Amino acid sequence: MATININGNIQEASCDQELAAIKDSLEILGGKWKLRIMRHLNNHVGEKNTFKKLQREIEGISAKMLSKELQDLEMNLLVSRTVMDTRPVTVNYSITDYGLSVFPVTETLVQWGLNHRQKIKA
Amino acid sequence: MATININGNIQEASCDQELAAIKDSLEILGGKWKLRIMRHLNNHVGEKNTFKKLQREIEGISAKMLSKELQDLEMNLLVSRTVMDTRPVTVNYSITDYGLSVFPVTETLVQWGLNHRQKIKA
DNA sequence: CGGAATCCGGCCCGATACTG
DNA sequence: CAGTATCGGGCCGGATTCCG
Repeated sequence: MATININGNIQEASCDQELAAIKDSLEILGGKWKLRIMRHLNNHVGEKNTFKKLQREIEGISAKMLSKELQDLEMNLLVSRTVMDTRPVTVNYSITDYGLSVFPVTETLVQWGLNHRQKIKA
Repeated sequence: MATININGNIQEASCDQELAAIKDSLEILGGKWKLRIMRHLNNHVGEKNTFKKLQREIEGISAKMLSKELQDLEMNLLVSRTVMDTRPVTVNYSITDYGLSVFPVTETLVQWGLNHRQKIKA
């Protein structure tokens, strides 16, 4: 099916798959808060990152957004959620090993973004 | 100014710059059409990529969005615009050398996205 | 042909109030 | 403490129409 090469049809076909993959990536990297949360968790690994602590330390985030974004990240296996049986209950969030895999990707975004800012202002 | 290291303040400070750089990158990679346009232009380099040809070949895009996105890309030096003095006038778009620099970045997004899809469905 | 102008719906996100 | 419910604004993007 991918053998017809007459007019560059192969590139167009694979292009769709690649665009879908990019979309998947951007859905996680693209929001306003997901990367902030991931980076914060990574900078505070080893601490008890409770919901309230995160809300205090991640400047400007509302409880609603923090809750929603943490659920998204957990569904994507990037963040783990642990209910501690304290009184009253606290919940501890931490980045997963798999979650660390986003940082090489974000690093390329950082480098390109920095370079682009130079390019544009020149 | 970045020497105060008591509570991890350095990471937080540089974090802001990096998040700004990421935001810059995502503003270009993030929209619905910019990457499709860039990739299409790259797959059809050497052809006369007129506005109408792009609108025909980039499936689903409206004139309004194509116009707007091309302007954005041109302002960011990623795409060049050439008015041909035909009658009636046609305009030719092509990707710039600098524009090619986005593809290494998108490639990391493709790889992570493909891997993530595997990870999630497992 | 290559746009610009306008209207409009959906969704992301913030503010506020409430629950177990 | 750890969320959920509700309301609403803003912006992205689609459909349509008009201009040089």
